[in-house]
Amino acid sequence: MTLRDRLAAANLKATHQRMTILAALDDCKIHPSPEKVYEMIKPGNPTISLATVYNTLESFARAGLVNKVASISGNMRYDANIGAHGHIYCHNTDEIIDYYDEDLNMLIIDFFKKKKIGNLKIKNITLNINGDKLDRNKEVTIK
Amino acid sequence: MTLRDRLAAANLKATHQRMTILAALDDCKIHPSPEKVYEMIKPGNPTISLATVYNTLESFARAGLVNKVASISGNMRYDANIGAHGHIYCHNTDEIIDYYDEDLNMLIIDFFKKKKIGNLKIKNITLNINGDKLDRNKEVTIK
DNA sequence: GTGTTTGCAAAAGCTTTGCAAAGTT
DNA sequence: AACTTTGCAAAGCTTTTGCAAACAC
Repeated sequence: MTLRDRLAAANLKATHQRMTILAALDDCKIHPSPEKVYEMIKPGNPTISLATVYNTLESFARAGLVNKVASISGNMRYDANIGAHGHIYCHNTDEIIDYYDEDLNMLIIDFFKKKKIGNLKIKNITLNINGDKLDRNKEVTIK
Repeated sequence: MTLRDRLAAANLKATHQRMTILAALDDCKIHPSPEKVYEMIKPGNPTISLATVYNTLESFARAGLVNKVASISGNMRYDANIGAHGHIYCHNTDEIIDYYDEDLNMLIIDFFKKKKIGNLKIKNITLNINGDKLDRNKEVTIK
């Protein structure tokens, strides 16, 4: 599905800024802040405004095109991956890393087939792992 | 364990402000923001400063006495419950509700006995359920 | 008494808003 | 042509900071 089509499906007009921002988010695996997205696209779009990045990300989130992720570091982060997955928060490096495990996903789905939550329209369920990187220069490994 | 002892154990001097703030958090199940804590204790402590509430909550979180919880609504929230538990975020009411289920807890503990995460010192693992309340005037029910 | 903590006010982030100009369909 | 979106600057939040006075041990 093209950027254009995804915007159309979300009822958003296909402006150059929106396509640039959505493409940047698709490419960016680090759950960037609006400021970070701005830095990423500024070189190729020198006239873009930071406020537009903020507003655009917010409208994407409202439309369900991306997920807004709250972070302990005090700014919002955006995630182009809208499938079911969890996050690893490294507090000492301010990184947010995707965590997906098929078995865990099944476990959670099965669990909530039995336990029902009433009076709530569930958007998503995510497992959050909070911690500190031991060696800041190395990756977090999942095995 | 008394408020005094908990502060001592965290290496924090037992000031009147700290005991008031810790007691308020203990009593408050709604994961209050610093502003909200300030409103709660202000009547009985008219000279307390909002900055002190911010700084105190932050030092409690650093000491592991409470948990800092990031929220989509743009402010931080604090949680006196430091045991393993999850959260239900109602985006339309800005409520954060505790979610604890014995079975789910076991499931998650067992799961992470098998799947290891390397180069990360895990602080806690929480399951977050994001959604909107259907009837804003009624409680979310868990069964 | 020594060192830490508080209150105040000011400053520093992060995010939203108002409005004219530009863009989209 | 009608309506929406953008850029800019200003305003509005939340949170942190500097420093003298007050407090804890």
